[in-house]
Amino acid sequence: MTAASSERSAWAGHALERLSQAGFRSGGARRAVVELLGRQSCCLTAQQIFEAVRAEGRPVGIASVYRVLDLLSEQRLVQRVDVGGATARYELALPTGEHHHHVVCDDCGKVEAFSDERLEHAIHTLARRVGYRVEAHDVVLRGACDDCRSDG
Amino acid sequence: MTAASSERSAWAGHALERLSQAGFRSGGARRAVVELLGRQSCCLTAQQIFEAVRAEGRPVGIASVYRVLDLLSEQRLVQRVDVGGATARYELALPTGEHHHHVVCDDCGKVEAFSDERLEHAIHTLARRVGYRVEAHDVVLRGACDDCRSDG
DNA sequence: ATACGTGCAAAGTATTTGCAAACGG
DNA sequence: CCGTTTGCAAATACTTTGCACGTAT
Repeated sequence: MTAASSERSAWAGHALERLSQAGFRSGGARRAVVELLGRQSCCLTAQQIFEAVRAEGRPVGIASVYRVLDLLSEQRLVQRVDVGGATARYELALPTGEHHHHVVCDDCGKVEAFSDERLEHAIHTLARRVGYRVEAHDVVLRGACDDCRSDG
Repeated sequence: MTAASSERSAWAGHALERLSQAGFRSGGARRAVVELLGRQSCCLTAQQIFEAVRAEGRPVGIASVYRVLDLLSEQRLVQRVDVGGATARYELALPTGEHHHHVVCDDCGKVEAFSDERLEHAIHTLARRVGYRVEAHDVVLRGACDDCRSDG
């Protein structure tokens, strides 16, 4: 098991505990979504989460998925990611602050993750000179992936 | 007049000429949107463009605004920017490639621009090692702006 | 002339909200 | 118990599409 995947397995428990400490109860939908998220290594859409949870036999409503994602975002337990297009994606915010960014294929829509130390450093430095208290950042690269380049 | 604003004043003419060369005609709505865009220094939503053009007394339809923006995006004359939320924003793609990124206030929704040489350099370098032919990139910082920090 | 551009209204998506019933603590 | 959470359906927000008409070339 890699360090990153053990972080992720810990996440679901951590998240449920934090919610509970903050006074939120844990009904079936909320637990199911949190547990599903805890098994992911990259971002999912609300629809994908909805389908995955239903596929496990838990008949949640799409509205509950959105409500759980909202709550988790507010609590900074997940990060909302916009890679373009109308559909938002959501992924774990690990307690360590470890994170990655995304590269999107303009052609087939595939989304992959990458991370880069120099990029993080540049962002961290420049965040100090904009007049904001910067609490999060997103970087999205767009282009053609290997597969689509050889096809087209 | 700064170098950047003279780039922008040139943009509308450049864009109309390129469209015309590509075989597109220039009706009233298209010209009105292009001219409005040419006067901007940062991103606008489709709704803002619609209202601004109508405010000038040109009764365009919102659908035409979207169609023009689509066309301009395809021709890489504007860049679509997603700063989160459901609403897309659009801004000039200058022929020089000169560009900036955005910082968004999570509280009041205000969007401002910044640019950073070191960030561009880091992105340019790392773009070479992901398996994509990277053609564009976006960076969004999120946080609380000065005003909202003093209020709340 | 004739194909392209435009406005309006209707249709589509993604997401949010109202509400009554189920449920956790 | 009592207020939170949930699923459903209806509402909303943004964007796209169908169509008849206007217009640039």
